[in-house]
Amino acid sequence: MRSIDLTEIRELPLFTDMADDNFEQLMRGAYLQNFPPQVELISEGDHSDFLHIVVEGSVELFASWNNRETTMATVRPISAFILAAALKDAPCLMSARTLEKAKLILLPAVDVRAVFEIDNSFARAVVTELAQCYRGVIKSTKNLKLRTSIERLANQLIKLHVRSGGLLEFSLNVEKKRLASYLGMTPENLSRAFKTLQAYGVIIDGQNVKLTDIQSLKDLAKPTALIDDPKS
Amino acid sequence: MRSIDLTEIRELPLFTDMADDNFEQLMRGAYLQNFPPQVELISEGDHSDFLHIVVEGSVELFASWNNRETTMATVRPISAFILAAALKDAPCLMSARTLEKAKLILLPAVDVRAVFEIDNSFARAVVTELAQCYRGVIKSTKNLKLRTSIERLANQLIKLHVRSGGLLEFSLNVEKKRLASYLGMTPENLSRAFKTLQAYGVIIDGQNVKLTDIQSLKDLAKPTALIDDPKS
DNA sequence: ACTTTGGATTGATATTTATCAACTATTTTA
DNA sequence: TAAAATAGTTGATAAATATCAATCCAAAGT
Repeated sequence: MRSIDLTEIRELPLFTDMADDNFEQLMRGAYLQNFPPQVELISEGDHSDFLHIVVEGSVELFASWNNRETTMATVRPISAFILAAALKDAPCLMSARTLEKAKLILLPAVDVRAVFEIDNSFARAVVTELAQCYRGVIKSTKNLKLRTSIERLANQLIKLHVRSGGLLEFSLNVEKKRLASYLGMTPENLSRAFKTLQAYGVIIDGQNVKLTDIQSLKDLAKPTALIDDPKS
Repeated sequence: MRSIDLTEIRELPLFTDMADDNFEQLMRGAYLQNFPPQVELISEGDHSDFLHIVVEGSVELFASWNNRETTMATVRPISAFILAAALKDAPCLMSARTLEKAKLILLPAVDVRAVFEIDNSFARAVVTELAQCYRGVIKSTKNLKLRTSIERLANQLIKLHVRSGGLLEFSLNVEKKRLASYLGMTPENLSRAFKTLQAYGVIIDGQNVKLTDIQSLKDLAKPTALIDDPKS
């Protein structure tokens, strides 16, 4: 599907090093699609036929069991998701839904696998991407197992602060109930955790956060690169 | 280091498809080492100089933060660990210690990276391995976030039952305190969880487990391929 | 502008899980 | 083999977290 601005996609780490004609082949079968909010793009257990790339908007990855549901991640532009399942042609372990109006590129998984077989640079880029994802989930497991919910929240705020470029005021950028689920707690618990963090200089107004005493928040949160650094 | 029996290693999925001379090159720099129990092989944060392969015995991967510690996985023969860190030359996110007397092959990470660059089959095998690891951790996160500790224990017992080939009597094969930590609970809590499971036909004697009512245990555990199947 | 809907907060309570301490059983070691 | 160390269990209690219900608030739709 022509008419997509592919330059941004081309510059994704996953695709930068691959041969031009392989990139062409991959994009020939691509769909650009607009979705309204709250559309379930993938259901857990599906064999997804596409590698998904979020171009605009945001997508929630979540998982369910026994009528319980938990947010696993929020995917924002520009990044791919369900790479592992698409490559291995395995059932997706997570569901995906749009959180807001979103624009996605869908790359047929068969094409991705075909190019993966012939393009060695792409294969190596996939390793880098998967290694990053793997390490990300390991960090997240450590976060869950080693920290209380208040500590997780404190570290999440510091992470957002760093991501904002060091601003003392920034937005959560997600609904609180999703943040709660992501952090492994209930909305009620999150609400109380925010109250507890007032004593550490955290001021909440809707999704807006102000940090008035970073040092005391850090003393509580004890962030470490081995859990909280998205790179590394 | 010659004198290692390399046939088993050669048959690891990671190495089966790679060119003979590349495998040779990789093994030329390999060390075969014996370790006593309770030796810390890797400390979290280290830049490991070796890809580790467990040939005999078992190794615990664990992580620490703020004086707390949690078991992340137990590695048994024959499998590799810290592949992601070795490939990316990144700091290890987990520590590793021998649980019992163990025999390991240490492959210099520089060699692994060098062969990764030139051997395309190896690069693709690494993708398969990392995808498997990634999906494993995702399942583990779902397990942690969606289930109570009793449900996790029940599913763990069913997993061991399946792994044993369907036997109704099998061994935990780990100390209970490590199982507890792996499942994200305290030893006291595990002890009580076992007691609770008596009502579901679970009989514990030391590390020996007997299941007398699989059906009721399954009704409680509700195992699903998307969390509990090690393949898939 | 009003109503509806769903998110967020708060209080009361229940459940789950952790902690602490005492004790028992098992292993290890001298 | 005895002593010491460590693992495991049990009971009592505390802390963390979830649930339920009521209410408040804000966004979305009519």
